[in-house]
Amino acid sequence: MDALWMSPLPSSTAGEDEASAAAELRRGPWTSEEDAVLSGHVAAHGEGRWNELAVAAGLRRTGKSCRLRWLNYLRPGVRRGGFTPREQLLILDLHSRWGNRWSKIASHLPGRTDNEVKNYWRTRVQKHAKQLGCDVGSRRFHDVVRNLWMPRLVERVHADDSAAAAASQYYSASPAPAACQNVAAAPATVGNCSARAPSPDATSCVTGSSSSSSWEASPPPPAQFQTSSPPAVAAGWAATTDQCQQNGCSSSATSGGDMFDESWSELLARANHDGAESAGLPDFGLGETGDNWWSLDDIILQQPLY
DNA sequence: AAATAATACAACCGCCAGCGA
DNA sequence: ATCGCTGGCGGTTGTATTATT
Repeated sequence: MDALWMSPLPSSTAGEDEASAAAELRRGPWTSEEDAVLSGHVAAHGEGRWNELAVAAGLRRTGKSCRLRWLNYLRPGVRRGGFTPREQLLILDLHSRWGNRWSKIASHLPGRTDNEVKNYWRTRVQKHAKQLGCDVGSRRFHDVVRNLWMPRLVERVHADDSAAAAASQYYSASPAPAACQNVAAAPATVGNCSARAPSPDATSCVTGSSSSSSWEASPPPPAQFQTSSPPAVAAGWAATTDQCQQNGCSSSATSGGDMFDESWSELLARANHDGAESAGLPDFGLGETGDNWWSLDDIILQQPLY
């Protein structure tokens, strides 16, 4: 697989030490052996000084590459797999506030990296914009997100909370499914996997050898994403669910990680047929970009997020 | 079953800011 | 003051995987 990418570049002739050293740098996917070396070295000596670390560990990688590999993949607690509806909601909301500040957004998603958030935005969100034939920064897309996508996510989160409540009662009397047992030690405040009913997300809650250390190191999620919704929030979600149904959203949750397996054109057609104005859908038109077009504050909570 | 397209994700690159010599 | 090093960040690319024809 890595024959092309991983093989060292052709070595230089004698007397070209610097060029030779540079030529021996490896690029491309990391091997499990390299991962083990890097993890072991970080465990023994700590993070930082990545250039020195790369040399000391005997890795033919740049310090930058080592740092990236550690932060995005090897670091204990890094979570992989599809984003939960909660996380998707949070990304949409925070992006509306901060734009492409991926690192800042990721800091509010425990275990997620800026790279993952960025990839999510580019693959999922921009895909939907493309389906709509508009730009992610356009007013049209912002309106769709605000009036269709986010309410649907809220609906899904609400459903998951209900399922979690039922599951927690069930699992209190029976062993947790294997997929979630490895995160049993994670604080219950993180609502993505713990105490949830089995779901596709459950299999990808936490990877890596350690599942607890960075949960503790990560910043806590916003209060409304920690445990079951407080009554006021739940009421807001219920109201939003009604709005969502008016908009024509299906009440059935999609099976995958993405909320919109259904085509945008169908959703829009249904929403507009049902009465776009009454449902809060504006007359769509391509508009200019702007900041903070939508927000969970407006759509759900009527109170500050943070 | 094979070919092709679409998607997801890992990794690299360039730029910039902070910091110490 | 400035120079070099380091780390952080956002953008982009390349590849593996999955879905579709």
